Amino acid sequence: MAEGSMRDGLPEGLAALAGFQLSKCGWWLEQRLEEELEPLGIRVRHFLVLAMLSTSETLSQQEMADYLLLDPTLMVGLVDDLEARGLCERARDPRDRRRYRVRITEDGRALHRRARALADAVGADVFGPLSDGELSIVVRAIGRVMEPFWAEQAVRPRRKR
Amino acid sequence: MAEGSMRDGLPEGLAALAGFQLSKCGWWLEQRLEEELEPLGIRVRHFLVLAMLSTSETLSQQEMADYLLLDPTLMVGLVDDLEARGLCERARDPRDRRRYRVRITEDGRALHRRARALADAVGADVFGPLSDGELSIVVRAIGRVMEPFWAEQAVRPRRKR
DNA sequence: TATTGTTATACTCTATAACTATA
DNA sequence: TATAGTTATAGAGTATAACAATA
Repeated sequence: MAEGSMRDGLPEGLAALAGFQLSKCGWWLEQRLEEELEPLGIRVRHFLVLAMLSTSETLSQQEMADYLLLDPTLMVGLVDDLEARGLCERARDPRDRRRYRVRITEDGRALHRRARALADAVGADVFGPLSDGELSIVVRAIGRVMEPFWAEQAVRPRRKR
Repeated sequence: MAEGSMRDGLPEGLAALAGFQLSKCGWWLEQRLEEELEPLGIRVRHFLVLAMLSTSETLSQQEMADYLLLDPTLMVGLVDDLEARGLCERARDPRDRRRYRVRITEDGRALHRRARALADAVGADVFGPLSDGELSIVVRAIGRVMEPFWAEQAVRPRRKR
């Protein structure tokens, strides 16, 4: 085995890039959750849809696609999946019959609670090295950092992904 | 226009998911940098390769693929791109002639400096809402959180991406 | 004329398999 | 027999374009 092939840390040039670390951290969280959700038969994006629906009376597919920064055409199959398992329901909006009013079902709420518990567990694991105080600062900081992003998304509805 | 279509914030169920916010934050940083680097004719991954090479004498393509969590086959084209522009050089490792010793050139260093300045500018912009103290805490916290991740990557060389 | 949702299709990106040359 | 690098190809994932229904 060639010497120097043992990985004992990132090259300084990479480790110093905060953006790189943060990007990979987000990716790691997502991958970990993806694995945890597999036994539930859903993917992270299904969970995110359920999370949205769990705190909204109803949402249109377009709205959900906007929030998740997903192409609206992907939303079709996503809601199809959930509806086929009885986790949400589509009903035409009587005030604008082009839209659906997508609503979560009781089964959907139950599955969302289980998925949320898994997401919390992943978070607790990944952020385990941090003290409560640090974690709280990080979470609030990220939330504040992202405010302009969400605001900008609102102004330009059709952005590249 | 239907009422309620103006986006004035994320649904509570999404906003409360720290992992979602952090994931999107990483994605945002990457996209922003991708746009900034376009005039330089490179993508984020080229920049990351240059960043690695800038603090290492030489690296093999395999090593770089491991660090970046990219499939080794993708590294071929990446190094091809950089070499074609004279930003790095390939030389066979005399101690193991299967490997390349990839080394950054002076032109490569110059381009890396420019790209690094753009990356710093994106970071300053995105993290602008944070105080210096908060930013410092966040950066160090993420670094600590990622330590086990990089360690795990070292133990299991061939992971799913 | 514009928008929601839908389908089919094209495109991009990544991983897989097979190969070479070295070890 | 295993590994670094390469190539070609298949597969997954995504966006694009065209359509129907409604506004």
